[in-house]
Amino acid sequence: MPDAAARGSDAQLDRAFLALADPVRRGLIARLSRGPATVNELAEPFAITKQAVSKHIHVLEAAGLITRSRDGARRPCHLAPAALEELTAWIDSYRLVAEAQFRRLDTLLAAMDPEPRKEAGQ
Amino acid sequence: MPDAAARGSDAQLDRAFLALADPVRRGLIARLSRGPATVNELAEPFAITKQAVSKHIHVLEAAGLITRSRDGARRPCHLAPAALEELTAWIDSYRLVAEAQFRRLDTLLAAMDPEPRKEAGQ
DNA sequence: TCGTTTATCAACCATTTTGTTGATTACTTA
DNA sequence: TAAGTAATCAACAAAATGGTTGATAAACGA
Repeated sequence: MPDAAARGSDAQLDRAFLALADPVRRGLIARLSRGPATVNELAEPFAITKQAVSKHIHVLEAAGLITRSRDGARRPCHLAPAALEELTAWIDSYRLVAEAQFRRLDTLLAAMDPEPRKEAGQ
Repeated sequence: MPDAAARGSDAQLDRAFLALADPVRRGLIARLSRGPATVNELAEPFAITKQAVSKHIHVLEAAGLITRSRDGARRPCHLAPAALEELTAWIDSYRLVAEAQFRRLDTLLAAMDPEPRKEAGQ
């Protein structure tokens, strides 16, 4: 039997996917992909308070998607591409298996019956 | 200026990433990557009621990550690899930009100062 | 030191999410 | 038709999420 991580019971994956499930946080990711930025800089485009943005940043940091550094009174945020790569690796590990399944099924059906069967699903 | 989707304000992305931010739903995805299954089959490994699993399946379906079909009284679930591919595409679009930034910065710093600078962040 | 900038902490509220139990619908089979 | 199986609907409770306002801490600059 696969271990907990292989079955998907990883709290860090919970945090990372949850962090991406919000348009504000995805906007922060998009901005940070072009370089580091402070909370005030990140908050500027959004119609919410700086405190709310600060909370979003903590969600991203707890998920490991960003890191903070110190520059005087400023605490710039930096994207952590390695964490993003882990997410695509998780998704792709199942996507590729499923696509291989579909290819095998297509091949089998074509060999058994050249007539396309109608499936009740949409 | 990029449009709403490019900035990440896409409700479908919200649903898809939120759908993956739960260990039960990731377990369902993992199982479905090996082939279709019914609600009862999917519910068996989990210590929650069948109704709760049914709700999780609706979350995955609303996110476009799975589809349903009809087979008599059974309604099997099928993974939708194309939707998973869209998620990896979104993540990679920003990851790759950030990694290119880092490579440019590394090159610049190496050219300016061979001595590695200490950054206050972790 | 004093004022300003940067950012967080704390308390609170509305909404959403996740689970339960019990009833109901849809389909199959005897 | 009647019984059994597959799955959902409905109502409810507990917990988490996302936002606000107001107060506070930490570092800089004159």
